[in-house]
Amino acid sequence: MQHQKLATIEDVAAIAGVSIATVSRAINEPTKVADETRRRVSEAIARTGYTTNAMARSLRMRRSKMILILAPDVGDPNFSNILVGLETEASKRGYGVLIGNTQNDAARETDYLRFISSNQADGLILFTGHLPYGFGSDGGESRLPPMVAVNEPVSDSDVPFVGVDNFEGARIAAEHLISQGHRRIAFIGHSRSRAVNQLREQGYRAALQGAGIVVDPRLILDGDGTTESGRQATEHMFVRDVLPTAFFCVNDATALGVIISLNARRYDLPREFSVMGFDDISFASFVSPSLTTMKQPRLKIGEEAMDLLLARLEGEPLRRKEVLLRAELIVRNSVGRPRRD
Amino acid sequence: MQHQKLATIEDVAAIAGVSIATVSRAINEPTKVADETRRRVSEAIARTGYTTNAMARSLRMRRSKMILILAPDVGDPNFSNILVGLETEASKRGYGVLIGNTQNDAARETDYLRFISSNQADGLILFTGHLPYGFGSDGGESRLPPMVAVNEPVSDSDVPFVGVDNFEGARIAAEHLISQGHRRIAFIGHSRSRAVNQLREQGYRAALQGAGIVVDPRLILDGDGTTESGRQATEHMFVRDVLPTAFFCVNDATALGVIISLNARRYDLPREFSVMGFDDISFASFVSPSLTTMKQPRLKIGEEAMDLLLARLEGEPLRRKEVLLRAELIVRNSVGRPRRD
DNA sequence: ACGATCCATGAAAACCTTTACATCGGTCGA
DNA sequence: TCGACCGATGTAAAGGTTTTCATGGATCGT
Repeated sequence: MQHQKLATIEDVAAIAGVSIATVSRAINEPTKVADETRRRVSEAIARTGYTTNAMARSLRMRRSKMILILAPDVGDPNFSNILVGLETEASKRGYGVLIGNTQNDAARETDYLRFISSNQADGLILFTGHLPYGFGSDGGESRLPPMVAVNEPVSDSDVPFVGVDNFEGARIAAEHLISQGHRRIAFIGHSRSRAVNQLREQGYRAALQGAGIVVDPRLILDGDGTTESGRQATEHMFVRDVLPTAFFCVNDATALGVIISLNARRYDLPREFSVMGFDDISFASFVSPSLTTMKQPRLKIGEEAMDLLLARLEGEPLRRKEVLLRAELIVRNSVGRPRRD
Repeated sequence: MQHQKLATIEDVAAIAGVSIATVSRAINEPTKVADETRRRVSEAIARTGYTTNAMARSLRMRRSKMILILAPDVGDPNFSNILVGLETEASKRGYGVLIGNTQNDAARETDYLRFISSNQADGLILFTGHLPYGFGSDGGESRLPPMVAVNEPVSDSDVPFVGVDNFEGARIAAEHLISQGHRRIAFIGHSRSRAVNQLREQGYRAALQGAGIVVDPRLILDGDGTTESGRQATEHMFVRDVLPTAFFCVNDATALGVIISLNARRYDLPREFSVMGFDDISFASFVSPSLTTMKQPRLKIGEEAMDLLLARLEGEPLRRKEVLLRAELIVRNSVGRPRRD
């Protein structure tokens, strides 16, 4: 009962009174077939409800028109919005999108490559920040398909990356704080290892320097980008009693930690302290006070990444190795003018 | 340069010194081939790095081992968590997962069916709440593949549904409020058309009835489940000056509206009013006060739905037409004991 | 010792396209 | 008028599997 046998190209050919080759051409290269013939074929297709069998086509053409998306956590809120962009662009160009949730598990990552090596996918979008395990190193033979990284660049490789311009975004954010009158601005989220954190810190420094403010190293605090790290950094600050008027956080999760900490200490935000985030994740508008932050153009990132990948797949030479999109300042209620003291 | 020609089953056969039929059997039905032969084949496979070409296999087998997921909005936070479950279970059973973002656009929906009619997907998961446009009604011939609905049942159809037990969950939620001492409990989100709202309202009514509380119709307010509707209902309540001690909201989005409205009126929550949500969407823990709510077992819903679908695909008769999973009470800070007045 | 049975394997068909090459009638140019 | 070319179409191969059916040798029971 599964499928009542579907119409094939032969059925269409028989009805239209032509050969299967002509049917194929009528579909794929309409100019190469006479008007009258094309008409008859169209009619036959309509009558049979024919759809070309994608498997047969892929087998013959050696391309599946499918893109595999490898992500460590599909549940990540950051993921879904980029996914919409990826999917939209792919669909627009006749490609399908396959999801691979790796959970940072090497075995699962390797497993997903079966889609590549079995010709089920033509290209790869990487959210993982590294080349898939089990390729290159492992088999050795199986070559990697065209790839584009998103969310996190792939270190030590020439995989093109599409993402937000962290340096510029951070600079804009910090400039916004400065424009509100802040001069003692903390940076929460210093990191030796995370490239994203470093870029954002550089943007912060550039903004301060541009305004003639000298950076106070006691206002630069470590953080790994988690909510907990934001909380800890804030507590640390109060213990040392070197206080800023504004907190520039490496991301929204960190900012949340800062806000929680400040709220717990019964400070009135943003009157007593300003907090600025980065990312504009979904809860940013729900915290109290709602978070002023830099919005990542996630939809656009997805579209751009897919566009880049498909262009490569269709033979265009690689345009750019890195596409950086501008983050947008979203003004909400967590930033105000510093009070005079 | 695309793919340096991959090893085929023939290459393996040649190296192992057997026919391709034997190689195929060695892979798919190992018991049917002699130990020694199997060993030789395995070795040849290892040496060539052979992977079976999924396209050829699908073509021959007439099944792709792919599941298409049709969702109106892939960016919806509700979506991604269910997706993880779907994906996990599918992957465990050797299936792949294809994403179709329809944006409630009939044309896109129809478009995605090409994956079905071209044999690129064997089954369908529906987030949309209705049968895909352009099938059944339209072509007439093309039959629908096995399907399972999730998130929203498909009305007027026999598509099996996997979801949360709304009635039972709402009853538990309302009972929690009652156990805290509330007796004047409002229900925000009455709806003539939405099945989910109705079930939750019934659960609410059942709990009140069970506790011998008579439902005050003035405390039942309309709402379509949006944040704005929650805000409006609350304002409406204050205008009419018939006040509850607790608000039971049809979902978290509505609860957020209620909280915003109460916060704006400078009430101290949960001392003066309690608010209960339903769903446990991601921001629920970030609002202030953090929201006490019923958690949908989203991961489990995804797994269960995929399991049901794959079972059908593999020929098992349909087990159940509806699978309802229990929601879990998550106690946070938006519910307290009513103050005495 | 011989027919029946069984097990391991091989040959070939089928799955449905796309496309290189061949064919055929007609048109154009000289 | 004839050869060259052209445009429309058909023939057949190729793409890589799975699976039915056939084959041949070994084993078993009597």
